[in-house]
Amino acid sequence: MTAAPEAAFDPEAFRAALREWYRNNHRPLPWRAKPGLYATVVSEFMLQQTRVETVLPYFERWMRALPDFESLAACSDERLLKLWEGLGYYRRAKNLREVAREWIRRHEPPRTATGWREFPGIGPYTAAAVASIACGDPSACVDGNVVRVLARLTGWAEPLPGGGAAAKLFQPLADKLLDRDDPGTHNQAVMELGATVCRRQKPLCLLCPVNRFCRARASGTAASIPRLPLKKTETRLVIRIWCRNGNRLLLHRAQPDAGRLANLHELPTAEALGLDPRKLPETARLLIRKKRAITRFIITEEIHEHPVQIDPRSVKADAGLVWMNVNDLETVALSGPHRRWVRELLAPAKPG
DNA sequence: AAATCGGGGCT
DNA sequence: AGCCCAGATTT
Repeated sequence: MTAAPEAAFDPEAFRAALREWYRNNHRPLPWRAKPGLYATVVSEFMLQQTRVETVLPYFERWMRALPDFESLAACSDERLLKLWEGLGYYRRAKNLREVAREWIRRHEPPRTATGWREFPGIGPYTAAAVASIACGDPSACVDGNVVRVLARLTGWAEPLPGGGAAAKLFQPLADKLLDRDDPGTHNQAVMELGATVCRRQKPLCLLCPVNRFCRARASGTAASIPRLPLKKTETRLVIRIWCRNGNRLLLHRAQPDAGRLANLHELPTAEALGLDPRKLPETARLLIRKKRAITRFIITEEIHEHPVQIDPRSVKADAGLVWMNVNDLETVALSGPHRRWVRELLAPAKPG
């Protein structure tokens, strides 16, 4: 049993230095420009396990299309998914809409982290973030950035537990350091520090406004803290079929209750078409081979042209297989990689 | 505690 | 190829 991480410095001195640095150095992010409850909730959902740079264009487009809780609550499945297309973790979009509906349903929306915690898709981090930023609730949020910053500040050289255990470990310290006069700004400042200065690789300790409080900085161990549990990777090969009949393209749509990619379209796997992926006919020409990483899987996907013409009427829609008009492809949601590959395969060959 | 959910960017 | 990212939920 190891002692809990503790700060060997004056919390108010830390807060003041961090506050001043943030005031002068924070990035002008769109959800900070015109802060409000709705913008805060939307941005925090998009930012779950997703980088700021990735979220930026999605956020701006989303706010133009669905500017408030009311328009989001009334949004159709199709439009919802289309706006989220390529962002990943698609359950977030449905949860976000459910938050909007619940927010409207309630007579008095919550103003504390504990209250927000009851909404779907809102865990410990997002509850604290929304409540502190939009409602001024004094709750400290602990995300990956905060864990890294606090681990280095305290010189936490031991391996960290996985999952939410690391956040739980540092929650008491985060609570102690929180600026209760402006918790939203303080929370964003710690995360901003982690994202831009106290980075995972190549931390910029020389530029850090709180380096005088940092044990890792003092011992020169910042780059090797925190120690995170290793993740095992696994490689896979997936054979997919390019099946085009005139201006129709065969796609597979995941079931609405599917665990992943619910309602999203992808190119069908060989199995989905009743083909043995190891025994494709010689005439099944390999069109492209792509590699992608999904969580712990490294997946090689091969797209083969189907050897024979398939009668559109012979494929049942209830199996999730759908014939899409290639001119209507932009109206449906595909997974990010498949969106790109389909465009690539439909593009006319380059001249020369 | 571990697995799962997607994807992109960087080393 | 590995690692991480403004995590949450299920098993």
